[in-house]
Amino acid sequence: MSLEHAILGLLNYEPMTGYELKKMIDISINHFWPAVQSQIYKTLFRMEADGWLSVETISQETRPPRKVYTITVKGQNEFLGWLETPQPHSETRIAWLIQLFFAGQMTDEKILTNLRTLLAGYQQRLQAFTEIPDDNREKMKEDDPRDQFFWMLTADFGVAQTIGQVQWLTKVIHAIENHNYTLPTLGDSSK
Amino acid sequence: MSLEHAILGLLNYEPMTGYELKKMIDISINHFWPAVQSQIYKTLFRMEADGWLSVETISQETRPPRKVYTITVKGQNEFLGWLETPQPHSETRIAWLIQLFFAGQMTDEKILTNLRTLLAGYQQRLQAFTEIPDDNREKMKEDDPRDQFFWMLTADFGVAQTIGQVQWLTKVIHAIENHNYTLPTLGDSSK
DNA sequence: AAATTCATGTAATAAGTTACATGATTCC
DNA sequence: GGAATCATGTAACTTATTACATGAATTT
Repeated sequence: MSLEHAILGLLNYEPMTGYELKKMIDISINHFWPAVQSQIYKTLFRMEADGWLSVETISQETRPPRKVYTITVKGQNEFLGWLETPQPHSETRIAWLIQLFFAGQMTDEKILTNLRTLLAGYQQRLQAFTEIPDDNREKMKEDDPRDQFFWMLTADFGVAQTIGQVQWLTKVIHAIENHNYTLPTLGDSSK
Repeated sequence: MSLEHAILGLLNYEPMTGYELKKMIDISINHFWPAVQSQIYKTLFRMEADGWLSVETISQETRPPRKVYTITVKGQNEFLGWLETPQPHSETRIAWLIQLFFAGQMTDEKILTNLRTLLAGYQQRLQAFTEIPDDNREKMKEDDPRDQFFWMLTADFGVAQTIGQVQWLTKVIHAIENHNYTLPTLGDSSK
């Protein structure tokens, strides 16, 4: 499971609580591996039981005790082993492609409306990518530049992928608008 | 749930058994919504209980009885309603991007090995896309050309996306080979 | 002789989502 | 006064995967 290894990777930088991990995940791997809070807590529990993490519970006066998780040697070995193991091609589930597959049963107007809504969503996503909050950048400055390079690469992948999707949708919308139902030539990457 | 609606869409063409649906899914929506056999049978059971499908069991001498599923009017209404409902942007989980995120902890050699393995996988996928079996094409000829257009569009999306991934990986591999750790400029789509 | 096709299913497990619950503090 | 932050968790549910089971007929 990948969330486990993502958590190991983050805790390998520094010990953290589940709450802090959630925030870290939201600003780091979120766009290619999102995780909700309950999933993180459940996973931490299991990882501790597996001996990949150790916990230190720090009581507080007013708030619930902070449970600070630290990666163990066993966890580090697990992480480094996983890190070097080639992952299979990611299987992507894209619900709107199912709709497009069956779009023959819709009117052009309706298809265009939906595709435009989709395009707007991807364009918004693109903007979100390019607008990385300043305080994130501030935090990163202190970190290892080699690490930073790879962090930026993952963001760059998201940008490149989203640009591709925007371009593809734009092309398809134009084709339908012009009633040009020419079958696309597979493998033709030119817009 | 999208598998349900994909099944409704396929049964809207013609009644089928679970076994036949599995084969149809493998050659149609598989690359953006794969489904294993057990999942299909379970889902069919639920859909029939919900009144979206009706079943006719046809006994056979030597083999288990064929359970032919037919979409009901209720199922058609459900399908058409879903078809027009904009789906949210698809959340993609890409495990190898987690590895890339943490790649700062690996040697360049190891990173390159893994990226090359990944690239080979995507190139193979690309070839699989362009080599659509002839008997699939044969079957399609009888079908509505408007339907065919949208079917080909979904394949074209897969091709376009995979080409993008191949190009991106190639770019990154070259950058690392040349020890060019320049932070990518976000939003720069030129190779 | 071995593998594939046809055709159904079940059981166990894993991974993820949604929603609820608590409760003080601090910021707007 | 209301929202957000800190900080934990549970419960119910959904979706998907892996592996097993049966058994004749046909193809390689």
